[in-house]
Parts: sequence; C-alpha cells; structure tokens
Amino acid sequence: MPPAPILRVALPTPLRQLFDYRNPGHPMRPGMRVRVPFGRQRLVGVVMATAETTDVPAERLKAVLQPLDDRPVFDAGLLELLRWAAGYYHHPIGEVVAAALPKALRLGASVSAWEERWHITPAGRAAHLAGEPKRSPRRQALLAALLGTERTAAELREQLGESWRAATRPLAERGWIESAQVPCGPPPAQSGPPGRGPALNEEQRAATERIQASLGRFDAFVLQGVTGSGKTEVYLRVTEQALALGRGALVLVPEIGLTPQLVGRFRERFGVPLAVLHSGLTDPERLLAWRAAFTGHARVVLGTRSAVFAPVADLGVIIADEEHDASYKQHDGGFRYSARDLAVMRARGAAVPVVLGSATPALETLHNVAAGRYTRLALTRRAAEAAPPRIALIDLRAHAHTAGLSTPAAQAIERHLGAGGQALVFLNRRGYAPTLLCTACGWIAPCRDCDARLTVHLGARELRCHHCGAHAPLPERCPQCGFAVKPVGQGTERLEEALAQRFAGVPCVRLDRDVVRRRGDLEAAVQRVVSGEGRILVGTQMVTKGHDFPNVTLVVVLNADQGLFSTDFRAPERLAQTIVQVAGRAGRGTRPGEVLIQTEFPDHPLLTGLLGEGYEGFARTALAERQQAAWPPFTRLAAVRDSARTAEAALQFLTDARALAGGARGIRLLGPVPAAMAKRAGRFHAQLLLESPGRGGLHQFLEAWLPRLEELPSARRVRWALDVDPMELF
DNA sequence: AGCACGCCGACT
DNA sequence: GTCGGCGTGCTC
Repeated sequence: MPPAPILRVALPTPLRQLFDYRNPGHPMRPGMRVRVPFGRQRLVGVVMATAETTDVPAERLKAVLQPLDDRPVFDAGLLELLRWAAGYYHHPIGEVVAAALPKALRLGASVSAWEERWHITPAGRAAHLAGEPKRSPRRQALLAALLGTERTAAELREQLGESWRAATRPLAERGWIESAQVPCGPPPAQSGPPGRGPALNEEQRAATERIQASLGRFDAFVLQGVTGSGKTEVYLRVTEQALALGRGALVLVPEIGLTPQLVGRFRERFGVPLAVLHSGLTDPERLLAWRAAFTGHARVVLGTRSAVFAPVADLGVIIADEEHDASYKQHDGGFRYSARDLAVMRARGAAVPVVLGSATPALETLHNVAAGRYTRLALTRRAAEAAPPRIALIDLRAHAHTAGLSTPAAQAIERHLGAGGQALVFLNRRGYAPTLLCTACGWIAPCRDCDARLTVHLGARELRCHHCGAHAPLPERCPQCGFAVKPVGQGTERLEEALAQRFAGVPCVRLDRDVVRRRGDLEAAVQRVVSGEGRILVGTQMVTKGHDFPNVTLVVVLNADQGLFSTDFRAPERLAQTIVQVAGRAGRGTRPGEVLIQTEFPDHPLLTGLLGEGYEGFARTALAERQQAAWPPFTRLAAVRDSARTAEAALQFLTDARALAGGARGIRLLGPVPAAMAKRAGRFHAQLLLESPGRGGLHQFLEAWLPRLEELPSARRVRWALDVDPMELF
C-alpha cells in the first residue's frame, strides 16, 4: 500500500482538534510520532489517522518534518482508549495523548533501546580552549554543549535546535567530537527462578478460578476482601496464569501503595522482569521502564495512575488494587481522569478480564455489582485464622482526655503493651498543632495566601501552611498584642510527645509526611515497628496503606469526627473506608485485635451502622441515601472549576458560563460558589456543578457548551478546567 | 498552551 | 528615547 498523503496528528495543545499534515512519502501508520511545524514552534505529535484528502487549503497545509517511529508507540487498542477518554472527559485529544506518554517520548526520544551519544575528544577540548571553531557560532555551541558531559542526540536537538546535526560533521572530521551507539541504560534486572506461592484457602481458590476462567474475554470482577484475606495472592495467581498463556499483566496500585514489599512479591514469584512505573521515577528511569514494557521484555507492568496507559505486549489481564482509593483520580493539571475507570474501559477494548480489589469498594463499584455489570468475589476469611478485631466507640464527652487521648484508650494501650502487643494511634493531622492562638486577644496565625490557619511544627520551630507550602518562624509572642501564644489542638507530632510522656520508656515511631521525606524513610520506619523496636506507632493516612504490622493488636482512631458532618456527599464514604482500613491493621498476626474509635457523637448512625453491620451495611445505607438525594452513582456530575487572582474574576467566568447554559433541559446547575477554602496560594477558587440524571444527556450538553465557554472573554482572565465525575466537591 | 504582535508607563 | 506590561489572535 502506498503511503497515505495526509496525516491527522494530535498535538500537545489545548485545542479540541487534530491537525492535518502533508506526508512526503513516509510509511506512516496511526500511533506513530512525527515532528511537525506548528506556528512558529516545532512539536512532537502522534498520528491518529491517515487520509487521502483534507479540507485544509493547500496553502495552509504544511509537511511533516520528520517521522520519529518505525513502529506505533500506541497500538490500536490504546489509541481507541485515548479517543474514548478524550470524548468522555471532554478533554483535547492532544493533551490526552501527551498524558499517556513519558516525557522523554513527548520530546522525541527514540523508542529503540539504543541511542546515539556524542562526546568531546581531548583534541576537541584543546581546540575549544584555543577558541576554535573561530567563525561558526553553531559549531562553537555544539562543542561547548559537550564540554561537561556526553549528550544524546535527543538532548542536543533539544538544546541546539534542529540544525545541530549539520554542525557535527565538520567537528567529527577534525576529530574533535565522536559519537557512539550505546544501550540506553541497564536492562531491567532479571529475576531469579519463579517462586512458589502458599496454598490457597477455599475462597481464594474459587476467586482465582473464576477470574482465570475469564482470561481471553472481557469480564469485570470486584475482589472484595477484608484486610489480610490474601487479595494479593489472588492477583499473583491470576497473573501467573496469564503469563502461562503467553500474555502480559497490568497491575495498578494507588500512589502510596506501590511499596517495595508489593513489588518484591511480584518479582519473587515470577521468573520474568517487571516494569515499575510510579511518580518517584526520574524521566530517564520512566523511559526505561516504558521501553521494557513496550518491547515485551517486561511481561508484568506494575504502576500508579498513569500506568493505565502503559504499553503491555499481549495484555492478558488488568488488576487495580485498592480500587476505592482517591489517588486513582487525577486531581490537578488539565486532563482529570480516573485510572480505575479507564482500566475497565481498556480491559473491555482488549477483551481481557479486569480485577478491582478492595476491602472497602467504592459505592460506585458496589452499585455496578448490584446492577450486574461487575461480578463480586468475596474473601471473608483472614489468613492465618486471625480473628476479626473487636471494635468499640469511646465517648469523648464522657471521659477525660489529655492531648486528645482518652483515659480508656490510654489504659487499653497499657494493657496491650503489657501483653506484648503493639499499639497504633491514628490521627489524620500532621504537625504539632493545627492552630496557634493568642490567649489574650484571640489572634490565630493565618496563612497570608490561603483561607487557612498555619500549623505549628514545633521540632522545626516553624509555622507551615499545609495548603500552599508557606512557612514562617514560630513566633514567641502575639504579633498583634505582644502576649504569649500557645498551640491549640492535636497533631501527630504533639501526640507522639504526649505518648512519650504517658508511656515513659516505651519507644514510639511516627509515620507521616514530615518524617517520611526521602525514598527509604518509609521502609525504615515500617521496619522499626515490624522488628518490635518501636512499640507504639503514631501515624496519619500513611499507615493505612498496605503495610503489614503483624504484632499490632490495638488500633486507636483518635478523632473520627471530621467527616461526620461535611457538606461533601462523599465524606461519609471516605470516613467509613478510612476506619475500616485502619481497623484492618489490628491483629493481622495470630493475636486477636481491638479497635477503639474516639468520638463526640457515639450515636451517629454512620458510626453505629458501621460497627453493627460492617462496611456492607454501611454501603447499603449510604447507597440508599445517595439515591434519595439524587447523587452519584444515581446521577452524573461534572464540575467546572476555576481560579483567578480576584474572587470577582473567578465568579464572573462561572456566572457567564451558567448564563450560556441557559435552561438546558435535564441539566441542573448548582452554583457558582466559592470553594470551601476559597483562597489557596493567593488565588481564589470557585466551582459550578452540573448534575444530570444520565450520562448521555450530560455528555451531549458538554459537547455543545464547552466550545462556547472557550470563547467567553471572561475565560481569558481565569484558569479553568472541567472535571467529569469529580471526587471532591467544595 | 506557547508565541508573536501591538500599543501605553517607568527606567538604563 | 527603549524595556516590558498583558490584551488578542493564531496555530494544519
């Protein structure tokens, strides 16, 4: 077949269209990257389609500068997923495509595992010192670029522009610079021989067999297993079977869930290399992992959110662990997608099964089960025959407490320590205290750029804003009246101090983002608990994610009350999930666990329901409430969010947007309203919420409405974005 | 989004 | 007299 004369290219711009280019005869197919002229820039784009003709007038049609691939970087399935995502999230295709590629590939790096590297020779150095080459700034720049270090062809193009290659020849002829084809980096470490897994219990075997029976066709499973019930073992067996059939596996985990323990378990089990993709990688590392997956060298890809777009040769199964986790939903940047939902779409397109695992599935997911779209597989038994933990509420109004810890909770800690166990105290607030208060005039240390109070960090002797990162030295006296100031409220830092006082001589380990700063810190802290060196563990959300503390027999939830009365309709769901997940840390070994939840509202139906009927019962009640209040999953939501330097500008755009919507039938408009914390990092945030009984109507409406929003004059004075299926509401 | 063009204020 | 503020127009 002769090369197609016209290429339709997705380019990294916020424009909702493809751009047509003349193809001077390269054998291009959809999914391949090209370098093209675009206005005064040169951009890397992805060919989405080829065509015989175009509506673009000949005088405006430009030619492709350079093909970058001889094999598509996206196969047909991924291209279709990207098109679907652009449509569903109403986001420009070029930015969707860009989000699916590692940065290096967006800049034009080669997909091949070999690359061209240039370095300077001693003669070249001498020439440079002598001021050579005298009359060519372009060659001088090239020589200078190589002085400190060797550089790849892609780096030189980036630094010096397209004409860099012309400068290489004269310099190379004089022996001043040399090039070599070298492997891009070390190949992914080869694993040892495959390991053997433990024997499965009855439920694990049933779940595994059911999923394995669906290999080769689309099927969506919800693997609902209490903490410690062995979900990971099911993932491993299903992956094992997919590999045995010659297929690959894609395993998604939440941001913080990608622990070395989990990677280790996959690595040890299979004799095949693993590609690991997460936010902590450098750009070259990410490219390496992507290539390993692309070439099929790595048969299993393990990664966080954006790994849902990773190439997997002969994809056989997709697994999303902790599917309820909020970090699957991209929350900043332009393209806001749910990696979990895209995983289901990708599995459907690839005709492979998808497994959504969680001890506390999202209400949306349980609704899909009820509707018959997903199949639920339950793991109710904990491994090692550990008994389920005893859960009780402590009425904070009826008991004395110091530093937020009630007397019964302190006594329980004593009891468990005395019996040789460990205690975990959960408080979802880092720092020493959330507020610094003047006892004379009532002044409270505020953030200059946010509607928030500054948090006291005593160890660092600083006030810090947890929303914008601002920090200031801790004042000794009130800047307003000069009187003494004191920290009010509890943070993990203060809690650790109070526990050290109350339980003198008992080593305490704190686990939060202030302690865990660099790679390895988390593992070190976890290890201090697991080894038994630390007896009391204090932590934020961080402790609820996937770590095993086999000797922790007591969990104290210090304050369950944030979230009981939130305006966000998802707050109860998140609270229930957090409580169940943190409770799951108790008694994972052979000892029975105890969970104590401190609250001022021991009669609140959410808490009593959760205790009485567990997460199942909570989910039933919560879904009924959602249906009654017409919230998702019984309706569909989209939010237009914006921010501007002034509150007026932020609200003006959304007011104009609302006016444009007119009386669109079937669409309910709520707002615009300023965000709960309207001012953040010096910008004002606001939101306009759209609600529709069905996805079709909402989709149609957005399709017509969004292009008109872009033309609003007020749109130019704000930063705005559409969020389909928003997870957090103001 | 970039990037350039285009007209009005405080500085080498 | 110019450097530079951000309004507005365009990108196959």
